[in-house]
Amino acid sequence: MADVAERAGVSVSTVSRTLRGLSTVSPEARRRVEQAVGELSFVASRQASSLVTGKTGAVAVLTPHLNSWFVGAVLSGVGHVLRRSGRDLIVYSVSDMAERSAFFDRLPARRNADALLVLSFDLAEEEYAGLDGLGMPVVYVSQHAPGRTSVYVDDVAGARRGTRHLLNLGHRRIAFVHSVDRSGFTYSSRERVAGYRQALAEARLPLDEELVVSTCGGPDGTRRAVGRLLGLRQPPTAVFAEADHIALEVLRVLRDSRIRVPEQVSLLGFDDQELAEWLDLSTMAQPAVEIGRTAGELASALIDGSDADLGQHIVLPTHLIPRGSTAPVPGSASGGGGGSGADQGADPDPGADPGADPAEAGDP
Amino acid sequence: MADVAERAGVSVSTVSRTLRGLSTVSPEARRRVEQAVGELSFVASRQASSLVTGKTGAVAVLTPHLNSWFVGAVLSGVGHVLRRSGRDLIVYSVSDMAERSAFFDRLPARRNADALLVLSFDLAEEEYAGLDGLGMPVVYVSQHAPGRTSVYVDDVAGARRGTRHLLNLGHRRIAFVHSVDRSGFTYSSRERVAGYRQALAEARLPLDEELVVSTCGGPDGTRRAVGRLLGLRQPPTAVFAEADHIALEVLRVLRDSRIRVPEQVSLLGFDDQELAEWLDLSTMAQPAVEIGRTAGELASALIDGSDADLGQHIVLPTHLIPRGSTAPVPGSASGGGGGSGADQGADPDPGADPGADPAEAGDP
DNA sequence: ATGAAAGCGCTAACAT
DNA sequence: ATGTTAGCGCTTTCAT
Repeated sequence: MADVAERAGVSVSTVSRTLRGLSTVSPEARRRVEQAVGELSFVASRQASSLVTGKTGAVAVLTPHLNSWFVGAVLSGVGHVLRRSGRDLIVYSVSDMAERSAFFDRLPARRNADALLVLSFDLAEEEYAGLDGLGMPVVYVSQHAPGRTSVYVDDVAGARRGTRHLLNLGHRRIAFVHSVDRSGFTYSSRERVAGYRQALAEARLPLDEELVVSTCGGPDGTRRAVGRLLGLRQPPTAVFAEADHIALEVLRVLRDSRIRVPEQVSLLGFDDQELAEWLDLSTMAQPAVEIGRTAGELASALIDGSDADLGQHIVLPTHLIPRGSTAPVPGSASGGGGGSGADQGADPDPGADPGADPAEAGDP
Repeated sequence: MADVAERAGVSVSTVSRTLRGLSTVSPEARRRVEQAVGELSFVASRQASSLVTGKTGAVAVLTPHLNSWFVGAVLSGVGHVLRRSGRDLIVYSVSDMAERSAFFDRLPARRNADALLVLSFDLAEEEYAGLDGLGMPVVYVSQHAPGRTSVYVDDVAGARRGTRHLLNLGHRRIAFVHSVDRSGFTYSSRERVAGYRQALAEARLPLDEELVVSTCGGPDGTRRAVGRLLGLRQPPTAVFAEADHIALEVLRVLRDSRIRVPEQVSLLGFDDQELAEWLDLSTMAQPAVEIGRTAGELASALIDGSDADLGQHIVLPTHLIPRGSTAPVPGSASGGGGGSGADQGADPDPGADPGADPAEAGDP
């Protein structure tokens, strides 16, 4: 920077002011500084300015892993926002318990970022406490953090909406398959089951506990879960899976059992990852990229000390994407044994108003 | 840091030395410093030390996007390695051209990393030049960068191995479905087709150009591609897809056409993402996490100025994962019309030696 | 509007 | 083995 100053024939202060766009620089000085900067292709060192301003120009994200559709999408959103505000994205992924406690012991983000985004973490009380004392804005993403800034989707409403979609197609025996938690995603699971129950209650349908089954994830677990459903005296005509990847497993088991989807059983997922489109799976879409974007914007606002209040919760909506895996219940008025098996089950409902739900049906 | 020094009753130098693990600290002093650090939960500021050491303690990754299986897996590997060496992971994802040129314009600004990993990028000559002049080690991941440090898998060998797997199962009409590029992944595509051709040539099988089809990705594109194959006077008995997600699309089309996999047509993918296991898809596994790990280690070595030579190319192997989607050709000696349709096509070949390939067959 | 000087928190000589 | 001191490259008073 001294070089630039010398070349431009001004002081470093003036160079600094010019570079930061302060107005108190004469046009002439500014011109000369800019020229010198260009000639030397000079760029100010972030570390040096952080040292005095206390801002690092980076936002950190803490995530339990990096290789899931959801995390990737959220990071996309975050990254996009940060790039626009000129901040760097630094990622801490802690997969096992050792790495996790190492992170919370040292909280390395402390001095190296201006804000922290915590992604899908089931935190212990003391971990919350550690983050509270971090001295920088923390935004909790895809999780409810009581009294702390959070961004997440309305899982209850989403599951309710999805269940209503199936109800509107005439289904009365609707199963729900959820996964037992392994890695902190448990919260959504609970919420989604709750939404499912609410929808049934609203439809004045008795809740049959046998229709709610859990899988531990692997193909075998799901095979057992679905087996349990198919073994019921009154098996379900529709299955609502907690997540798309579980829906996929359910789909495989159904196919192996020679049960056609959606002709015999409708299948609904939750997430809308690429998978769902590839499989023509109806699903409740979760706006993962937008979650990331929102969280990133919130973090930026908090860093800039704007009026964004800490502790606010931003709840994003899900929306139904009807595809070919859901269709009217077999033997219903509208749909018989459809043609090639694809592109059935259109659902015209915009899904805005939870109360006034128009009748839904397969395409005529 | 001064606080820590005072509390421990030593000088800042001693604290600094302790924190950096230098040996010239007495056990007693070290103990007191560590206690003080713990009590104050002190973390050294990276910016301050960078300012004097010139090392930022971070590695940057440049990626075209964040939401693919492959990128997630690679980042996992990179992250894991970096964590162990105490470095931060900075992610720059540049999805569109505007962001891309912005990144390369401001390159010098990226003085806040000690090394750069470039992931799956098809770079222009001037972009290479920019990176060359960056003044920090650059590792190219999942791409061949002539004369520059690169880490990638042997796509040719992988595709050859996969094709041989199908040949060994008795298939003679083997189709290859590749995707037309949209986002820089074109290189692998070309290599994989080449491997496929080599294997056919080695088996002294004539190459039927009609068996090599391309899809632009969407379900429709794939439908057309597969339709073309099925319409041949002599349709293929096996399909090798360039990637798992394409294999999935092919699978859907085949199912829609009431063609059973693997009984009527064998299907082989490439990647081994989660999808493949879920679908019981045979595939050529690409060690994505290990690619990341290797690249991360290489970057670390380069930063530490070790003897790792710049410009070296590390080529990682792929390996065959036979699952239920590949089986002996219909009407062959060994396999008739297997049971439930799952878990067929075991392939005992370790796949080490390209020359001496033992006969392969479905399970007896 | 501009410059001089005093740090920001750390590390790297150089003492001791 | 430990303390002292002089910067690293910038921003920020405080003068002018």
